[in-house]
Amino acid sequence: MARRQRGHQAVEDVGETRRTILRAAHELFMAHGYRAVSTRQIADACGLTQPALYHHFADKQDLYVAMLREELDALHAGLERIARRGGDVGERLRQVVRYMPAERQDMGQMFHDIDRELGPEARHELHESFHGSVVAPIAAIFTDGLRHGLLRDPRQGGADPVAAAFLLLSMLRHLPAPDFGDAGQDPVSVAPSASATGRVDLIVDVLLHGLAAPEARDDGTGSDGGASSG
Amino acid sequence: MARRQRGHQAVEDVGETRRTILRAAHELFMAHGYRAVSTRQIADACGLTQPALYHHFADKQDLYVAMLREELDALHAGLERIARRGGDVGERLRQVVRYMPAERQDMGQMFHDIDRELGPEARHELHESFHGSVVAPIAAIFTDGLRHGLLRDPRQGGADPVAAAFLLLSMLRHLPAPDFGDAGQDPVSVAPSASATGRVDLIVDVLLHGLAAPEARDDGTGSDGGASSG
DNA sequence: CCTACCGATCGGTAGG
DNA sequence: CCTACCGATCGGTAGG
Repeated sequence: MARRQRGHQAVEDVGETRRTILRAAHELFMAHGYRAVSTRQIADACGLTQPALYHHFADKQDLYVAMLREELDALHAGLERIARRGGDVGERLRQVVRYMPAERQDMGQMFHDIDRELGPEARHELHESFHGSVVAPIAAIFTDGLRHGLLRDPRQGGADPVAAAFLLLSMLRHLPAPDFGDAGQDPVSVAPSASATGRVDLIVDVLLHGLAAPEARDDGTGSDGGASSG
Repeated sequence: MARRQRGHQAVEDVGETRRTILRAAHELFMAHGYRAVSTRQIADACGLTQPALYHHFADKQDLYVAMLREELDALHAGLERIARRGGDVGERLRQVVRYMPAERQDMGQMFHDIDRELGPEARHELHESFHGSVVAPIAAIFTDGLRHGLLRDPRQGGADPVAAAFLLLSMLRHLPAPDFGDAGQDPVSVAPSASATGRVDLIVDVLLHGLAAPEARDDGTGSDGGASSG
């Protein structure tokens, strides 16, 4: 910061500029998607001209992949910390739900970009990275629960840990507002209140215990074949 | 079809062309998203030039909204039919899961386009239409289950019908392949086999009964406050 | 890291 | 429903 010495300035700032670009790219790409964000927008957000980006990254995709790589590494660290915590499985799952980026930086959009906007090599790398950094730590929590007999066995109607992790992740997706009723022309109303803590508890509670009433277990709600029909 | 009379030809074909355009728009927009599909691609798929589209629709957004309106109307009809069927709640939910477009025509992408690519009036209209056509019929099934005492009461830890419908819908989202392991560079591997019927049963079974073992109900899996910690 | 600029493609219009 | 064309914007390059 204070070190503004002539000879070292360039070599220091190059790393700092790179981080600035990555930060701006993270904010814009996660908020609006790969295609909707132009390289000029990213450059503007950094106080640079657009061609300057190409000194730090080969092209737009290279910048996107570098940004996502860092994001996935950060997620990996946080999720591993939670998974390794031990103890209450439900509480760890709630911490996962709280930890995952949900509000603005749309995970669904991230998958869209990975699968539809990038080349095959980048897609493959990010798939693998997503699995190792996000899916695996969450699956480890479910494996833990299975080992302690807290979860249903996969061979008896339960879900295997990886499938369970995918189910949890899919439940984090925000869908359009349930309750805009007659409020009129509010611009970006997406699940307005729905008290964040209530949402966390709801997701994990349904994932673990389901919506069915306990006494209705072998009833017409049918978890097997489905014999009774209207 | 056989009626190729001079005077009526134009007035007949105008409706047919419109339907052709809507069909091509549906396929392309749902597969690749609003922004990734150009008006020229749509015109090409119909054997038209791009400016010809503007005879049938005011602009690109108008075409997209018209297409989604028809899609939501079709979903409404199908879901209402299932919801009204009566009888086994689990079986009706499985039929919903089977009925909803899941594989290619990404629902998550649809929400992205509605929320981020369209103007506020179009967004508002489609939000309302989605709620009435998709959310409401599914919520009606849950209301039915509540009335018959098959589901937990919302005031006692259960989810209200609309929230339950949103949870079901979010679980339909496909996430990147769980199991590409060391298969290498397969291009679009998204949940390769995972036997479609197995996926349907898994989603509804978890939504109704959860992942927890029945005997572990009041155990450390914690559905309330979470007293026991590691 | 800048200025200047490229070819391609976009949504949309003019005019018939 | 076509040809011809518009201004804007895109990702990326040249050259310093």
